[in-house]
Amino acid sequence: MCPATNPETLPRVQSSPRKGSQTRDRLLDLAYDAIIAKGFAGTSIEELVEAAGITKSGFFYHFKDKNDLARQLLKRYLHENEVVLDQLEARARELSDDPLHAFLIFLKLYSEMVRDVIAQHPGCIVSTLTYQDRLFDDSVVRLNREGMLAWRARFMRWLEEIVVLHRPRVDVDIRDLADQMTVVIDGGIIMQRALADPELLERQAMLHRAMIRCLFCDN
Amino acid sequence: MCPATNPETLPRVQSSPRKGSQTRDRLLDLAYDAIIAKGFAGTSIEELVEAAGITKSGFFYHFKDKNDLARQLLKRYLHENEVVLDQLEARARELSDDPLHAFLIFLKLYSEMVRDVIAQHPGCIVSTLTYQDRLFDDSVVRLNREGMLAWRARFMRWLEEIVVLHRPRVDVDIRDLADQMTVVIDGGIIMQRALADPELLERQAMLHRAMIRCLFCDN
DNA sequence: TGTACATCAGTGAACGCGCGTTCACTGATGTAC
DNA sequence: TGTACATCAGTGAACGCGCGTTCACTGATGTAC
Repeated sequence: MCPATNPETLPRVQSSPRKGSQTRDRLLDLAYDAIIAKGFAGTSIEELVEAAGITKSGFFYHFKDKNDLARQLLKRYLHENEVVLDQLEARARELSDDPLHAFLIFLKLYSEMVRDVIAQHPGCIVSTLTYQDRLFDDSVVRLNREGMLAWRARFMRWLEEIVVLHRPRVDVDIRDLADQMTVVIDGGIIMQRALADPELLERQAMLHRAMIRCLFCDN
Repeated sequence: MCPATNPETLPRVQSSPRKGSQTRDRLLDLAYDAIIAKGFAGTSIEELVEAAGITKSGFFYHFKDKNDLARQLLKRYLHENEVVLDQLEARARELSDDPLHAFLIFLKLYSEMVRDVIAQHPGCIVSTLTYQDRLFDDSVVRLNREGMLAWRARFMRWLEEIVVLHRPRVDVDIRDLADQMTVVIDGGIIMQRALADPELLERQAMLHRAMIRCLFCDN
């Protein structure tokens, strides 16, 4: 799970170049950072529109209500994240035909990307929203679950290719191993932030990679 | 990091048997669950005192302000958790003289306890507060960090004993390995909750244990 | 090319409610002599 | 054992502010004929 994109360095997935959708995206950007810093209930519509330079009623042109803000935020994030992961996976697969080695390359690329994104936005909306799910309606909770399941599916597919060619040193469940990727990133983000240690997350990601290698590699 | 105690099954660390401190503990219990469900800003003093059966001014007899609630909540949690971990560590050490095997026993005991506690309180205040740290003053943020560092210190000490006797199969940093424990629990809690899968966390904890065994065991 | 209409992207004022906090007070229990 | 005082664990009323939401409106841009 976690960092979608760095909006400055990665091209935004654009819906339409209308004026209004620029404002909407700006509101979502502001909401992202505020919610990660203070939680959903701790973030007011007032502060968002002030920072965006519009009035409160302008907000309600773009979002049905505050819940809709969470829904749209999550939707945009999940979509962008999928795109980014597709790109990283494609690059990794190019660099090796062996699925295990491609996966190890991917883990390295991913850990570098996560490091950069988290440096700017120290959190993950999926985690934040999960930790406040009683505030949201079903559609948000369902989106959240689907996002998590997409991660699981991606890594499970890959790991299944790997185990065909490489026997794991000990018996592990492939689904659990796939989930561990998400778990390590989400947990790493929390610990990095609590300790204010900007390197912790990348170190955890690389440790996880070392464990995967230890599990599968023959030497 | 994470689950302190199940108040029903584990003896409460009691400060004084006064009437007021019972009310205070009850408020903290209610706050714990509410904050984990809806976040700190999403939890109102009003709902807590209503559930506790006192008036709002009664709350301010026990807590200087809302920030003080977070501080006291965190303090109580960290203390209780330390006590519980001490007990589990002692039991595990009794069952084996080898620090590695004791550690593996501990991981099993811990994963069972975490499973039970999280089933009742599906979250960890340290994680929640970390994810909303802009809402709190320095004393809370510092407490949070000290809690995380206590975990790190405990597991590092133990792992250092282990590496004296058992050579790890691959090169890993002991501090990172110690942190991974916390990372897996905190991340596992999030994913378990997002997927509404009551077994995920325990499976992740046991997978982590399997990886540790794979790293150190000779066979 | 001009006109009529529709949609877009908002504005401005007002709403009522709930929030955290304060303050003067009170009745029950504990302690000193 | 009785009295005086202190502390404990609250109550009740009031406060002002900020919150999410609604509603009638408007000027700029786009589209059809």
